[in-house]
Amino acid sequence: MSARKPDPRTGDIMLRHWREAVPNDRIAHLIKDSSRGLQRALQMRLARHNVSFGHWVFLRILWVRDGITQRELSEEAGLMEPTTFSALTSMEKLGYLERRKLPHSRKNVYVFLTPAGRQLKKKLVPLAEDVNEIAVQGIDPADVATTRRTLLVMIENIARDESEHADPTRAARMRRMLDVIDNEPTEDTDTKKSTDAFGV
Amino acid sequence: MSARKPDPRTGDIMLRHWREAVPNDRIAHLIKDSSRGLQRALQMRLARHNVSFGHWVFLRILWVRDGITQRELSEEAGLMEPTTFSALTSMEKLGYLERRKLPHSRKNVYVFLTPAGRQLKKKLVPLAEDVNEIAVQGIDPADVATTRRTLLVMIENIARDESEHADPTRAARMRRMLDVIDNEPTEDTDTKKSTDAFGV
DNA sequence: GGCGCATGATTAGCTCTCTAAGCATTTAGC
DNA sequence: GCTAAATGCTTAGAGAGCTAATCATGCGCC
Repeated sequence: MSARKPDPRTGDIMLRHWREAVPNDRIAHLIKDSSRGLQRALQMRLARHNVSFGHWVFLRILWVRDGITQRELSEEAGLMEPTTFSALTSMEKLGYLERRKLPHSRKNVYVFLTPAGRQLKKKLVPLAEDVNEIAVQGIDPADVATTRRTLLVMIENIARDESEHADPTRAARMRRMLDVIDNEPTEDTDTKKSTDAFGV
Repeated sequence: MSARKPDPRTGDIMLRHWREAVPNDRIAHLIKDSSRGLQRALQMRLARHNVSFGHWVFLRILWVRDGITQRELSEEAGLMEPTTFSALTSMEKLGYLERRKLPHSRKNVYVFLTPAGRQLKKKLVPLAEDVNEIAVQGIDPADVATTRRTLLVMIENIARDESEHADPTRAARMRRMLDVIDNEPTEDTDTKKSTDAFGV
């Protein structure tokens, strides 16, 4: 039900493209396509500085706080440990970070940015700002806010569904994503102001 | 700029979480996270029927129309040909489809669903409907519509950016995505009504 | 103080996606 | 009619993500 009700509210009936009329699906499509688009747009730009999109995710976290374990890094990134592991391995080879064992633990591996890794921030953050700016060009900020709110609820809904479907690992990760989103005050491409606030 | 304007419109100032106040970024985050969430939710369900998420994409297209070439299939899916190729290869092994050369061309390969592949529709489409329904639970349909509209413009913005950045291949794909979105009348999980309309 | 579970790092191997490059066929131009 | 370009399929190889399994260390409990 609920499909293509004529909706006599407004007079622009002809204008009301099916886009707006069709119900639930396609939103998943749109989300996927826009996600891929955004990722590619950033990727293109990062590539010119020899940074892959996968590395970007971890750099962002480390610029805020380094000296943390791989495990913590995984959690903040919302990625599984093997993914983190391989990304860090290649980033270490590129000289962006170092993995060190500290004296008080022979188990944990702590990740530190090198000066090179730290300096990337100045070059890379503006690229992400560009992409975000381009993406929302010409869109009413209120609509962007609505979109943000909607997506957040969708993530919550999906996380709840995952818990109910009894898959503790997945549900936990999903919940972690939400936590991170909630607790990230201003970590990356927010405003110039907040970027400065990190002590770039 | 445009960050955290107080916006005295409403009285719920305290309630206006930073979520709504922060500007451009994080939307990319949210989109990525929700995309992964939606994908995983569907994946979980498809897996129980031995169908991977990658196959779903092509099945959806073929349920509407089969007997098309790999090339056309790639375009409709918005994926590169090698991606299509490998997906089709494994789907053929699973017995969901057949690749046939027709007499009038020794170059083109035409893809046809087998009865098995066609029957999956009845089982799988409801799964996608479930996921979409769960995802938008409790959200004002108007907000979902706004989100859809916003994402569409974002995709357009990114596509335009890609053309400007002189990468014809990428930009072309992005534009194709939009075309497909525009021209897909009722291909999958729309309403029960439209599902029936495909002659399931 | 030692046994065993918990936790962090790693390895192996899978999927999905991409780019780049190859080969085969069809079409177009001279 | 024959060569050259365009088109379609395929192969090869990479990256980013995942799960499952393994190994080492740390910690709790008896």
